[in-house]
Amino acid sequence: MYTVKEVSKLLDLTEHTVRFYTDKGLVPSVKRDKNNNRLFDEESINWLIGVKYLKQCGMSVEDIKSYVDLCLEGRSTIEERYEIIKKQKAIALEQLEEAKLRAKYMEEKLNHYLDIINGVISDDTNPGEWEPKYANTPHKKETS
Amino acid sequence: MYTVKEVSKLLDLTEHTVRFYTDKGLVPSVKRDKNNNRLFDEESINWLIGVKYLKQCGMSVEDIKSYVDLCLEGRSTIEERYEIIKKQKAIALEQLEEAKLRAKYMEEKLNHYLDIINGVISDDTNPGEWEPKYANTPHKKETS
DNA sequence: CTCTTGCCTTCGTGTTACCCGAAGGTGATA
DNA sequence: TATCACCTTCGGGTAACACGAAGGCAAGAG
Repeated sequence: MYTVKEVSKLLDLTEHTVRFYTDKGLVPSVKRDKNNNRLFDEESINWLIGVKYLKQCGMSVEDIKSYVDLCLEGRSTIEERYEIIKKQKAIALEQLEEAKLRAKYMEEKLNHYLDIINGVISDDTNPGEWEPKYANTPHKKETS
Repeated sequence: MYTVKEVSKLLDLTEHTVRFYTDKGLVPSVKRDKNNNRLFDEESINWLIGVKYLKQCGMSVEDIKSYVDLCLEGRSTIEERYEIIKKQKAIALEQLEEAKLRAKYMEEKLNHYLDIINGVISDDTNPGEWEPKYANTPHKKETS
């Protein structure tokens, strides 16, 4: 059994956020001890991991709450849940592509700065600021 | 030369956001036409792309503004800018790893739902909700 | 036994990064 | 000339926390 603090370290969320999520009903299995402290078991942690990922996909707390409620209703809502996860999976894949571009951009920019520092190139390609060329690549929204 | 609307489509930002960024001084090269409309050239778009990526790395608008100001000061601030981008690159790489885990999670969850729908497995592994096991993998903050 | 430490609680306001809609100007087209 | 379609500024609203205050409970120190 884990406390708020332990869980927050485990999942790299702030304690505020963990309390916020539990208060909003996103972690239905969370219990309280005799002093009213939140207590997380493995199941609660699994819920929280799911919540964290759904949130990173850009779902609002409200929508995640609806999804959690669907889960609690059991088997009869499976198709609906399937559609939700299908959509979030598509978003996750878009985010993955965007993350690759972002990492590549930062790397190229860093190399450019290195070249300037090492005097490999002069700075006069810079009317304002040089940028790697990504205008033609897709720029999908990071719905976070 | 592009209008706010065109730029917003090109970079997949809302028009509100594009105006917000320009008003905050994050796109120093943006001009106005005789009717006071914002006008973006290639340089402005490059700035905006950079701003977008830095923001996705979790930088605040305020910090991005500071960085832009450093850029405008020219060569003398190159080491400082180097350190900033180095840090953001590290963050971008963490985000990339996290994005992979997230996509994998969604895929496994979707497959699990498919198994239930197809009757391959019964739903009774589900006291609350089944989750793929990721508790032991690192859970870094998505500073977005 | 009391005191301090440290964790937890609730509550309520503050902050960031927008979102949204109102009110209005401009300029090309019908 | 009227209607679009676009732009502008402005001001208030919102989501998801962040933060701090005020206080409860328990365990160890002296």
